[in-house]
Order: sequence, then C-alpha cells, then structure tokens
Amino acid sequence: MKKPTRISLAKQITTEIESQIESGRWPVGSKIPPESHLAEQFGVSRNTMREALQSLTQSGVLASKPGDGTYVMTAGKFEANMYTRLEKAETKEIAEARLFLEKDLAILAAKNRNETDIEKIALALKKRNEKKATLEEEAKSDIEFHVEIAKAAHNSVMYELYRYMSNYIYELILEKMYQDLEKDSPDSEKLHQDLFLAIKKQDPIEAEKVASCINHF
Amino acid sequence: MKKPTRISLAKQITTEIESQIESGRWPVGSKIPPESHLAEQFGVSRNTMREALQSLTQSGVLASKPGDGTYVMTAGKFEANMYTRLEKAETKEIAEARLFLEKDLAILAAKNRNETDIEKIALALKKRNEKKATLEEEAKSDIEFHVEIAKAAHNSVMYELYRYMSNYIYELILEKMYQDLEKDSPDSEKLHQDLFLAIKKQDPIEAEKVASCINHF
DNA sequence: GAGTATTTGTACGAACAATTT
DNA sequence: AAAATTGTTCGTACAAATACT
Repeated sequence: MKKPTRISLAKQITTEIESQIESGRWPVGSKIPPESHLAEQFGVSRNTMREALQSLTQSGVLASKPGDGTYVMTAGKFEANMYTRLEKAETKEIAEARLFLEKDLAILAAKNRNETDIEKIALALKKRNEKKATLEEEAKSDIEFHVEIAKAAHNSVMYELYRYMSNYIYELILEKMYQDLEKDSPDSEKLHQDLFLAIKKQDPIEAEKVASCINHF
Repeated sequence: MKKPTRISLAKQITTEIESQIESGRWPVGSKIPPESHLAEQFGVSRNTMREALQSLTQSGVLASKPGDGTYVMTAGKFEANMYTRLEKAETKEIAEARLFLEKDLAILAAKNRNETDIEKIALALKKRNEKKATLEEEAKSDIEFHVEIAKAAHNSVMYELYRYMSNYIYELILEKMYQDLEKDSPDSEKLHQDLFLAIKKQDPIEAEKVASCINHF
C-alpha cells in the first residue's frame, strides 16, 4: 500500500532470514546462530539484528529462550509476519476476509448486544448517512459503524482481529473510492440500516444474511 | 499465560499512556507531546519511549507522521495491543473466535482447495488419528490439521489471522486437556474425517455444517 | 518559494540483568 | 561456578519528512 522510500535494514534482514528458513538452510526445530554472530554476519549491530528477528518471533516463525537460543518453529513463506502479509495481500483477499469477519461479528452482535451497544451503533449509522465533505471522512464513518458492531459482539478476540484488519481496510477503501466515484451504491444505505435492525431485533440469522450482502468492493 | 518476573519499562509506560488516553487526558484526534518530551517526563531514553509508543501504534491506538507528530486515533481499553488482549482474553472468547474462523476457513477451503491441498490435509488427518505419546503431540497434530485446511482456503489474510490465534490456542488446548483427560470425544475423530471429506467433495455448505459441530473445548 | 526548526525513523555501540547450559 | 545467550536500557548520531517563519 505504502511504498517506503527506503527499506530498513531490519526488514531486509527479516526477508533474508525468511528465505534461509524456507530454503531449508535452517530446518524447523533447529537452533539458529546467536544474535551476536548473526549481527556480525549481516554486518549490522545487534540492535538491528534483534529488530529483524523480533518480527519473526512475533509472527511465530521463531521462538527464543533466554539463556538458550532462538529456534525455528515453522517454515514456508506463508508464515511471513502479519504486517508484511497484509501489505502484500491481494485486494480480493482482504475484501473476502472482511466479509467473513463482518458476517461472524454480525451474528455475535445480534446475540450479545445490549442497549448501550444499540445506541452507539445507531449513532454511528446516523453519522454514516450524513453527507461528507471528503472521501476520507466517508470511509472513516463506514468503518466506525462496523467497528461499533464489532464491539457489540462482546468477543475481544474477534474484535481485535477485525480491528487489526481495519487499519488496512481504510486505505483500501480509499483507493477503491478514488477509482469509481459512484460512492454508496443505491441500496448500500438500506443494507446498513437492515443490518442495524437485525442486530437490534437480536436476529442472528437475519443479521448474517444481510451482512453477507454488503459488498464493499 | 506467562508471568514475566519483571515488567519492562516500555510496557509500564504503554499501560500508563493507555490510561492517559482512556481518561480523556489526550482526546481522540489530538497530538501527543513529541517523543523527546515524553521520554524526559517519564525519565527514560527516547529509545524506550519509542518502544512503548510503537506497541500502541501497531495496534492502531496511535498513528505517527514523520516530521509532524503522533496522534490519538481511538480510545478505550478495547484497543490494547493484540498480544496483550489475547493473553487476557477469556478461554470462552478464544474458543468462540476459533470456531468462527474454522467455519469460515472450512467454507473457503471447500471452494478453493486443489489436489495438493487435499493430499496435505489427508496426511495431517492421518497423523492426527495416530496414537500419541504425549498430550503436547496430540494438541500439535490437531492444530496442524486445521492449519492445513487454513492453507487450503487460499486466503492469506484469513490464514494469517488464524495462524496468529493458533499460538495461543495451543496453550489453551493443553490446559484443557490436562483438566479432563478424556482426550478425543468418541465422535471427534469422525467429525474431523467428515470435515476432510466435505472439503474434498468441494461442498462448502456441508463443510460449514461439520466445522460448526467440532467443539474443541 | 526558501530556509530553518521540529519531529519521527533508523542505526550503532555499549553496558548490565536474567536465564539456561 | 562460569560461560554463553537473550532481554532491557541508555546515549548518540544522522536521515527523512513535515511545519513554520
């Protein structure tokens, strides 16, 4: 999405390490060389080396034990860290994932929502329907609405997964909006209204059905 | 899950900043003081301060613009970073999220799987059904099976979301297994077999139905 | 429009703590 | 007890982007 003018050393090394693992040079289960050695090999400081390794640790490719070493947990390019993956991901895949998550969240929200949730969703819906000056505002209010539903689902894990994706969705929506400026399709406003009503009625089946119809792209 | 002997300064400050935002001290949309000032206020180096801010940036609570400053994007404890959230999350919530994701992935896998995927899933299923010496191995082979299905879905975003959760699921499964040692319920093996067959038949509806029945906890 | 100051981003080097072998 | 390895923190320097005069 964004094209950094310069790729940091840490990211370059992360990519390099990934290929090493993919190529089988460091098999799953094996211990990789200590940070100090790697830093020397790559000609960087240990700080930079650590940063490179940490992104792989966080995504579960590597696991480190203090006083022992760092081990390879999984292999394959599929295991790139989340940030990188989402950046590289196809628009189609992000849209698909969004649809699934929003469907799930709609079901949960219909089951678990309380009165406060309903008020907040209603408010977000109202804001969404107002005319906006810029496309940025429009995209933002759309996401806000869905985020409120995500909160109403009362499942912090699902919420966090959705929230994490939203950062990327935002830019995607903008890109798309700039392409075809037809804005909201005629029934988009009605669909969002219906989704709200289904959740208010506590009707998970209806909520799922409507959520499936909201095609964002 | 784990209890660090000592909490790093960065994490302490992250928590502190979160409360500042929650309390409304720094409203959404406002620009927070520059890193250098904050570092001085908290009595730490800018390095440490940056680390604290970065975890909030990554989770979308803050957003930084080079040459400008750092802005508050969202408020509320819901926005804690993913790592923290998943660690604190209730077992019930993780199980629920897992069920939803596995259902979604089953549908996608049934639609998108190719022959290679089928072979890999079959292999993973075979391994899953073998008798295991330890509970760890058993839990691992169960997750492996589902991860193969996730790969067969051919959606890197959904895959990554699932993969991210798996790290935590693993420990949870173990915990649960140690509690009630009844291992696989009688029909669990059959359900997994059915899920495999549904994906092989490319029957998304059947796959969804079966996946919904697999209750891991 | 140009130049300067401010602010975030990247990278290095060093030291010590904590943990495992 | 000692050595090796990861974890944390500091201080510093410069690059890159933005804001301001």
